[in-house]
Amino acid sequence: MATSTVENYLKHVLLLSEGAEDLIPMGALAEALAVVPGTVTTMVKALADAGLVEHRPRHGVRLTAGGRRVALSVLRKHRLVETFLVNVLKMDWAAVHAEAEQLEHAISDEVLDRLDALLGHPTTDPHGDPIPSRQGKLNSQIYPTLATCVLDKPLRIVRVTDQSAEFLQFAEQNGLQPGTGLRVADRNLVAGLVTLKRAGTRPLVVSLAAAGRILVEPAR
Amino acid sequence: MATSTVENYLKHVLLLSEGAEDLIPMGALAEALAVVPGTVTTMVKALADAGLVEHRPRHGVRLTAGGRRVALSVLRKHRLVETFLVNVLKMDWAAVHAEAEQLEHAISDEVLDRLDALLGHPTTDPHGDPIPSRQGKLNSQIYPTLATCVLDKPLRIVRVTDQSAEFLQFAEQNGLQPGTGLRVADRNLVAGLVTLKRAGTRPLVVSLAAAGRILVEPAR
DNA sequence: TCATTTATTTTGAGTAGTCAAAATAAATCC
DNA sequence: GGATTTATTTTGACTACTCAAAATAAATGA
Repeated sequence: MATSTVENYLKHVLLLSEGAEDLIPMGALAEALAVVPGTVTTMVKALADAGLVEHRPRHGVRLTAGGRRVALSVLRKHRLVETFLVNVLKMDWAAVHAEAEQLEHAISDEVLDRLDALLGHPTTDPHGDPIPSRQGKLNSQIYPTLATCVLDKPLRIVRVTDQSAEFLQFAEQNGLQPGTGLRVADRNLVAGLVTLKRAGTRPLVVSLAAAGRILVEPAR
Repeated sequence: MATSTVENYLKHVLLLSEGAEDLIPMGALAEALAVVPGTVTTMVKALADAGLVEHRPRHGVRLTAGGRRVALSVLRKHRLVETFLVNVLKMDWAAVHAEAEQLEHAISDEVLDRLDALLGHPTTDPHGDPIPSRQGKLNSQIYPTLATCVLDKPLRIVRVTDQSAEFLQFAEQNGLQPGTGLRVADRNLVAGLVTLKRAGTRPLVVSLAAAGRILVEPAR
């Protein structure tokens, strides 16, 4: 069995390769794991020996098929646990990420399957992040964000791609959660500001950076 | 925060001091934790330095008030998790001990409180083991066992004090679970056998050792 | 192209936990 | 009361991480 350190390394390589290049720079991984770069070099060499990643020295890491299998399983646990904590235990969606970070390494496949059934086999977690299937299939559809989408068309939020409690609290307070309908009334690239309009509320101005973390699809 | 190794040491000291002497021999602790005695000596000295146990060299260990607090919290997590796994996820009571061994170290107090509420603040787990209260109170009532109780009186099983999956499976198959009504029809100390009688079933013969792990109270 | 900046790797050392096996102390047994 | 058994402790070594800081390689820039 992989230790929880190993599981974390693999999970973060997977998360970093979402959308982006498939060769992850060591520094990016070090930052994501909150360890110094030298530690990542050492660990990645060990993971490569174990056949879980491919290491291109001075360039970066990439998951092998085996490593990806492990990473997807951890991610599935993380996201199903988050869903359980919000849907069943009614916890705040801003708090569940930290909880799931621990539980994802302690939960067995048996428990996970039952949790999955209890929750009705959800396909996304409370933040809209896709839950990998039992077979390791991950829906990685590309959505526009509030920073890139069309103006003045009705939209629906599908995903909030920021795990920090502060951002999620901010989003919740302003009704910016998956399912919410809204439109982008204005976007000022120079000022770096986006103006959002939700039916029945006053316009909300957020930074371009924040808007870029909220994924949407055309409503209706 | 205590590591999960530390939590395990403290939990097992607590479990071993249930009923028995309060000074736990190092060998007994080593056996319970499945490590060699030398390891326990080393670890116990570290725990003593941290103020979690009192170490009487060449005699044994005992929990300090602080150590007992931690141990009770871990035990509460373990038993509430077991209850959740059986009552909500409908898992087999023989399988949940191993699962809870992992989860007890990963679950936060916040999640635990919500789980406790969801389960209706149970006072015992599916094996009848008492669940320590949030305040750290542990019901340690003494019950007779099927090896020591009166003969031919109606009894009710209150607790099965064996965590091994094999024993629990055996008990389940023979209806020997908390709540079951039965009586001891015969007890042969020489042969080491106890004959049990449950309404509507044929008599069941079990060893004295097995009988000693099943706690009962007078029925009605 | 040569110097500088930036990313990565190496080296040496530390922490938490473990085991095997030798040393020691305590208990038990003639 | 000395010899033996049994429990515990000590010693030295190993694994799986981790960091700080020096060394190296690659990229950038004048």
